[in-house]
Amino acid sequence: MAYRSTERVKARLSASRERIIAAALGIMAEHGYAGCSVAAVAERAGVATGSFYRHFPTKADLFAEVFRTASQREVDAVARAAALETSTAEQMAAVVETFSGRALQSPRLAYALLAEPVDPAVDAERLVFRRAYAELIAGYVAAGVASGELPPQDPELTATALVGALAEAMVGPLAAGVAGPETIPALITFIHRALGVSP
Amino acid sequence: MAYRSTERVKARLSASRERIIAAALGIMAEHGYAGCSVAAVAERAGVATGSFYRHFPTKADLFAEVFRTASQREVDAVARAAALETSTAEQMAAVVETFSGRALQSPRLAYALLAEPVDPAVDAERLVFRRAYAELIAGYVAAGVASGELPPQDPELTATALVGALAEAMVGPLAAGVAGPETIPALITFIHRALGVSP
DNA sequence: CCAAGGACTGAATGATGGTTCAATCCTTGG
DNA sequence: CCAAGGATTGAACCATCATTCAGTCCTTGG
Repeated sequence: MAYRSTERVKARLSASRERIIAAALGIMAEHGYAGCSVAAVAERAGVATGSFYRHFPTKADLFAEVFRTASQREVDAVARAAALETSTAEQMAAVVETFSGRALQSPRLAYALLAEPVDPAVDAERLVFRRAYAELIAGYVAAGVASGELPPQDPELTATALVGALAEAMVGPLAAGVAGPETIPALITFIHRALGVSP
Repeated sequence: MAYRSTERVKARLSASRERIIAAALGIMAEHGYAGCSVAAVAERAGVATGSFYRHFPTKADLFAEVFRTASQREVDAVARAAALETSTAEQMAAVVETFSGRALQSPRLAYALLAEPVDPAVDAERLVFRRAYAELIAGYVAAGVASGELPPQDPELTATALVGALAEAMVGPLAAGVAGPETIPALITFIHRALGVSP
């Protein structure tokens, strides 16, 4: 026995893996999923295309992970912003502002995560993303109903519908590159009304 | 000059074209967009794959037309149902019931039209579909605002958000194959609240 | 320094499926 | 019935990438 991969090598492998993920995210943010060929990702990560397969069994596996990571980051940011508020109305306003603000900050990435045509296998990960948002929102809605701030309703259905509303309302502005200044306040008003927040 | 295509031939060509569109729609309804290779569509239409290209310059052109046609049929059905009602609240209830009812009747087709991964060129047609719904709804919302049945709001934004909410709320049930019996009434309640219909 | 064996390379492979085209069949006006 | 020329065929073509692999480079323990 003359060679046995050691810590140093393992660290380098792990660094390559991270670079590949970062490269995929970078290309997505610049050119969308469409620009993410394995060759392009590998080149940007500084590895040969063949080496890519030392780290991920298939391209779909990489992008499942990329979507999961990026989505989690978004959901976490939204959750963190909402957690600073106390009333359901304020929490939901924070959700909308954070979600929309971040999406408009990285429109190409947001479009890829939300709506760009992707592999069916990667698309499945998108459902997870949307469900994560829905569950976050459902928690706030349920709390609002329990406290009496909101009228009785099915928090799951409300949350799902609101996620759809948010995503749909952002697709237009994301394609255009900008949102009118009144879009986000109007969206907050809409969502408050949809929740039954008393005016 | 010895051959000049005549009415009879033109009619046959046009019939082939229609059969191709119908075949594409049929395969979409049975196996989704994923099952729609040019070869499969041509075979079902009873023409050779090569003949397909006498009728459409590319596959994307066919499906743009298929999506446009199918979408228009859906929008028309929804518009017809809503036109029978008088108040905005009833009109919107008709929209939700018709939209959801038809989607659940042909879940595979509805999924393909709404959410299945497709060519980017075909995906663009989907935006048209959603915008058509949004415009239909925006008309009703604007009328409701004008008559005072609804509080002041931007009909376009409300309509866009509602289309997103409707679509998102249907994707789960479409994947599952059925919707719980309370889903549609709950969705109507949600949408009434979102519009500001007074209870 | 050495031999073992894992890591790395990138050109070749292969699968998919849209698109083309040379050959053939039909239709038409004469 | 004929010649002209459009319609039809479906097998071949081709472009695109994801994936593989034989050869090479590096790292390791001795």
